Amino acid sequence: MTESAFWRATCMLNKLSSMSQLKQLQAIITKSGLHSHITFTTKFIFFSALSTMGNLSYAYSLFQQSSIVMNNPFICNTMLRAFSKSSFPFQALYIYNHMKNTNVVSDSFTYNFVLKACSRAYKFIQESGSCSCGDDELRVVSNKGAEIHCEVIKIGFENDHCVQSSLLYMYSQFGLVSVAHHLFDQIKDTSLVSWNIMISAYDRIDDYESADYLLESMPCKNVVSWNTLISRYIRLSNVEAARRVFSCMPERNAVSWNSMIAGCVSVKDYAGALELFSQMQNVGVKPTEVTLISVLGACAETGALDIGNKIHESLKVCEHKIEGYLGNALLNMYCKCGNLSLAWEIFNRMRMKTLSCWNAMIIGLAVHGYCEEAFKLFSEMEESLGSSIRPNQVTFIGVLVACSHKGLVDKARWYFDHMVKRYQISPDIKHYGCMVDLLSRHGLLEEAYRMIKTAPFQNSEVLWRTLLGACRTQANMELAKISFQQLAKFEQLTIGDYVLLSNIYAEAGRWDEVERLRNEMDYLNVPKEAGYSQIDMNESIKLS
DNA sequence: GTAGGGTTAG
Repeated sequence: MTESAFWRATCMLNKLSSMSQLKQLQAIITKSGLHSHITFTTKFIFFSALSTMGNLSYAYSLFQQSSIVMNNPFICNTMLRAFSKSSFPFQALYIYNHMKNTNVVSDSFTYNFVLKACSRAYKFIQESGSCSCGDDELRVVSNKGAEIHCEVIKIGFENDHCVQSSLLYMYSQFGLVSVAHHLFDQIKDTSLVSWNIMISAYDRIDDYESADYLLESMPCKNVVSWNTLISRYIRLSNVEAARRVFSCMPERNAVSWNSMIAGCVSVKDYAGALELFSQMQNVGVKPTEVTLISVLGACAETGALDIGNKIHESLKVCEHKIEGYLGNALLNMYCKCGNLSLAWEIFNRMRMKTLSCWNAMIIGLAVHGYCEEAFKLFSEMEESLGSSIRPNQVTFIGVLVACSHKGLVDKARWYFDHMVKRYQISPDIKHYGCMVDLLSRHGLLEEAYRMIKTAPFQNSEVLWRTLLGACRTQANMELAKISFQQLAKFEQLTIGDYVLLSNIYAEAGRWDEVERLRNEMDYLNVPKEAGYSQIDMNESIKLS
């Protein structure tokens, strides 16, 4: 090891600006025998884990290379920090356990990151929902959080401002807002951050009175306080009120824009979202990952492949990492816009895949008729159970849609059964929808009928409507009549329902019934739905 | 010899 080689490498290290450079530098220092120098490893891991050009799974593989690396407190904190804000917060908890088990020294940073990981893990379990094991998982995470809180007090970090904020945030994510408030009251000199956390905590449990009280009492407001207010209105689908706050607030940052864009997407105002996106760039606010995720969502829903492609290109140019939410948004956009080969490319390049990635790809393949590929991917997913990925209700929609596409009745029955027996997932209306559609289109009207009758839902009109549609193609007047009567029990019958039944009668030559239905329609004044379509023109969406 | 943190948006 020569000193000049060391300095040359250090100099290159400070100018590091892409993963390819990082790998080149790695090769150089390996040759010169400097590879065991912890300074280099630290920088490599830091860059890979946290840079926008990084690669988290690569960072993790570097982390695992030796016990010297794994027992370095700064490196552990770096991995903890990266996982805590990734789509894999559970990995952060593993790192924390590893630190405890091997006596790696923890500091206030460690607690800050691991508390954040608990908050995120809790949120992820909540959002994945609907599985019966979810409650146990939530309990495990909240116990872990409380345990770490005890540790914080024991070691004496409870007066650290950032740790305090992370604790407030964690308890408010757990839904324990009163616990958070109790801690807040005990803080001697509260920071603006802690006020903002409490306000959004009350907002999230819809206690606007308490939120507004805090908002009024706080010593001064900042852009985050205003953003919290924007997101309240967005959550209430009141985009106009959000817009008013947005235009009056003294200062706007990327989050303010992101909230407005996401708000438009959530009320399906995709053109509005794209308009805000271009305004944001015009006033010189740099889009963040979150901006792109929302905009890609708008592209996916409207088929604006051009804009989606442009975003992908710009990410490639600045070598931005494609993983997590962003990777999934791109994947989803390509699937929805029908470019399956680019979707595959994104999917295969993502080293650490979330459940949403698998689901988006399986559904993408299924709806575009690549059914064998969808089944194959599902099997791969089941075989990768060691990676803690397990199919959920959305995954089964994918395989059922694939069965439906190819008319594979037996296979669909098998998946339906498999979902309940192996994964304890109770089928929802969409799974029944797939089954009823498939069965009835294959002439198994009686079986479809029995299925709807035993379905545990109140709102099964969409199922009856599917059956009614199939009764027309199968010319089954008896079941058509039953379906129509069932439909009439729900809200107002649509024009489509009348047309279907009337066509069934017409085809059977029952003109008297056709006449009766027409009169009934006029008498009840059944609303007609205007048809519309969307086209992508000069990067904006037109309705026609 | 030396890095790094909490809130709002998905």
